[in-house]
Amino acid sequence: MENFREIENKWGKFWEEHSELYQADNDSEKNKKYILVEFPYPSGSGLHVGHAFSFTGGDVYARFKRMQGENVLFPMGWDAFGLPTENYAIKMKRKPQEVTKENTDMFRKQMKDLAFSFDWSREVNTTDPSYYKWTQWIFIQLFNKGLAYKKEMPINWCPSCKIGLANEEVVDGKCERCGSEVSRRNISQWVVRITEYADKLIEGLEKTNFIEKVKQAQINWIGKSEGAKIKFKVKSLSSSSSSRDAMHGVSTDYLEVFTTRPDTLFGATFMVIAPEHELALEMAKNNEEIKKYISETRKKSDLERTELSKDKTGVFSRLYAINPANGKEIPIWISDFVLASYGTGAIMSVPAHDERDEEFAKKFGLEIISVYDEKNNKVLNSEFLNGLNKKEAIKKMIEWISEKGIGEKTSSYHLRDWIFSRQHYWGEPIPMVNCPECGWVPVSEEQLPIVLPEVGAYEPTDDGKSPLSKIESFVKTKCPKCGGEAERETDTMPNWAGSDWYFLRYIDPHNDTVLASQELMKYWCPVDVYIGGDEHNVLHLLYSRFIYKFLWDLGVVPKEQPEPYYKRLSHGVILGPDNQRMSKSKGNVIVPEVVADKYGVDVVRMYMMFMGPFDSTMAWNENTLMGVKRFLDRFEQFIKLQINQTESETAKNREIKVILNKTIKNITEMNEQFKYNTAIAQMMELLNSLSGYKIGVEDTKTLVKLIAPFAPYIAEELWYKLENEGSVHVAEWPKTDPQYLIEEEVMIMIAINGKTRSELKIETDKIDNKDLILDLVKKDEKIIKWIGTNDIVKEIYIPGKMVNLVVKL
RNA sequence: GCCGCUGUGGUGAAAUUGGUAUACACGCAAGACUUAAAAUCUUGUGCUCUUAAAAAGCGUGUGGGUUCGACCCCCGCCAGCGGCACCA
Repeated sequence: MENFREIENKWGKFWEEHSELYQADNDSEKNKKYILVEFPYPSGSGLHVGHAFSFTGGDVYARFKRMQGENVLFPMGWDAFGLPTENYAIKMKRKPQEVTKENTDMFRKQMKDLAFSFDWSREVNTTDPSYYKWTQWIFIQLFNKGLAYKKEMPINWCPSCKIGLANEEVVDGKCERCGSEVSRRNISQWVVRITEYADKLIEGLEKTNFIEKVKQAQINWIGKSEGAKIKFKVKSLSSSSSSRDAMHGVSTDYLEVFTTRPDTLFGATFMVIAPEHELALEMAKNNEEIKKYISETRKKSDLERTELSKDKTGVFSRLYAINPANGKEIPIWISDFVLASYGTGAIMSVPAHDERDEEFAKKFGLEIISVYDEKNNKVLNSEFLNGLNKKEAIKKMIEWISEKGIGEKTSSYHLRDWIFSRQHYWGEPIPMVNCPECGWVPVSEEQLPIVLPEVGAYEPTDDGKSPLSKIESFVKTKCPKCGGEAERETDTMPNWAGSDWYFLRYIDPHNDTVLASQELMKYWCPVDVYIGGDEHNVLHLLYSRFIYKFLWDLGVVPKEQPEPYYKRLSHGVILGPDNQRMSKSKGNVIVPEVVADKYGVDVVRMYMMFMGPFDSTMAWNENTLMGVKRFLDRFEQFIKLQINQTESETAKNREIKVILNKTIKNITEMNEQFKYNTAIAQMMELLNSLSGYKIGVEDTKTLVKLIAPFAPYIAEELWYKLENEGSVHVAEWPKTDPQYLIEEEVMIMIAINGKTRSELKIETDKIDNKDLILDLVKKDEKIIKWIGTNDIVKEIYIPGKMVNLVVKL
């Protein structure tokens, strides 16, 4: 009986007409619950299984919470700026605006078909000028607080296509389009000082309820390490080299390093600087070998460069530094394992106590001096540090360098400032104006939004600039400060910019005067549960927390809530039937729409929730899906048999009542913890126990309610047959009857030396009587046989659970 | 390389978080219904030994440890997966 299409059409229409069912109330006496799922990038290929899985997980929870009587905010929107749409637009010669409209329309329809109970009155779209007005406004606040600045930063550059490439477009160091070698090229970019918030972002985690692995991922990404900055004097430089170093703000007379081990300074026998370091570039001017090495480096990614297993490469810079501890002259080398983007772009090398330094020293024949007696953890060969342990030595050395004025205690972070510029069309224009008189000036807030103009061609220009730079009417403007002739910034923002704060806009999506009203944010913040993928646990989540914390410092968001998300849940990946990641090239892509057409939406939803734990990786398996279909068919048939049955065979059947009440209790707890797979297993067991009985109207309604969050169409249809009005999705969640949660008897396992050998059934009120139970155990025939003539050495009783007899054999 | 995760039957998985290992489901086998097939229903199903049953032994990637008792905690190893800043 393939009647699911009919039911889906009927109730889909009904929910559309009764949109108030799923609307969040801004003014309610109920408890609020803000449930957020990551909004999708609306790609042209439509909603994929990963979306369907994630959103179903959120939807089940939202439906469950509504039935529990909470005021649920469960919104949806579109993270619609981005490279794929831009590339598609270039290829098809179409407007990204139009493509986006088509894609979001398709996604919305697919989501409605899958019965996601989103509050569509709050839909947002990051490409909507009334939305990105506030994304631009946030940027201006960052600039005004000194947290956005211009800096030369490398991009991937294809010399043949003459355009900048995203990392994803670089495959094996080659341009994805034409196959030529990609190199690095420095261009001036907007950078946001997220490092300023590094400590706050670590500390703030304490106020959240993220799962441990997410907290750990964030802490590791920020990567705080304590140590010291030390200056080394550079010897025998030509006169021209005392120029200021633009990258590091220090004179090249000195080389500054960060080290976590200042205690090993006496063992520093050479230094290594990054090939991008100012000093390296300076020396390359008159040296072909160095020049060649630097250009080789440009072809490598950071990942390749820092790989420990690879052979170290390097070139001598022809310069020496003075080790401030002992006055020794030590050579300065250039090597790509040192990154310009981390620390100061220079390190002191202590080959005796660092693996990478040791490898490098051995390869290039550099001196190795041991400064630790490893056995006794005592310093050697280090004058005033000799005999100290590591902790004492670090402290003493920091004191010494501070006194001498050559260094200080400091922290270093793995986290780098955030490159905020993209030389692309399809993004938020950065609302800045470059004035020859005043420098960089933000657009005045009344002029926001700076609307993305429509252009003829979306390709980046061949000098690496955004296509916006070709539109004279956009570029030419007046300086907001002095009114003189000036030029607009033509770079756009990264995707993260729009997705940083979208959860705030859902709260007050149509507000024209502020990004969201304080009052409403006070009510709805923080997000109670944020569901998304593992892949966003670091970048998106960190950027978003950073922007929220920045807005908090500005007083834009409520003082009471220093963190945006209370709980973060990351769902697993769904692999193809071949256990491989789904991809078009592998031909293993499952399209939820197609499966739903075949088996019905309820089956697909329930199967996805049943296939495994919500947070683990699982492979799609259509055989197992059939099991869910069978269950739903049996469930439907069972309920239909109950309709119009006024009497109940089970009203006085305690065993059945206990099973029913335990199931309600378990499912309620499991839903709360997103353990949907076991919640569904509970439903299956319940149906197995009840089949064949007439259970009466009230218990029948309970069953329909329990299944409603998972199978909303079938549940609504059955509810209508039972009630003739209303919607099961706002019906009250079943409650348990305490008298049926008490077991009258329990089974106690009996083990000998930890191995189960027998069992004992006993009334619940006797479980605390240890003597009685041990007595009964010793009368058990199997146990008598097992013990034989051996001695019982120890008797352990875990009340209500088990007895373990330790027997000397 | 760095960081993180995972490893349980033929398969997806469960285990009240240190107390009956394999719930629920798939698959498979046998049977019922049917002219037949599909669907549906019933029964069985970790492995070894056994005609069968009973009994016993083995069993949560691997080697050790802690414990009366370990899938769970600790140490080492092996295998697989994910992220690594311009895909989002």
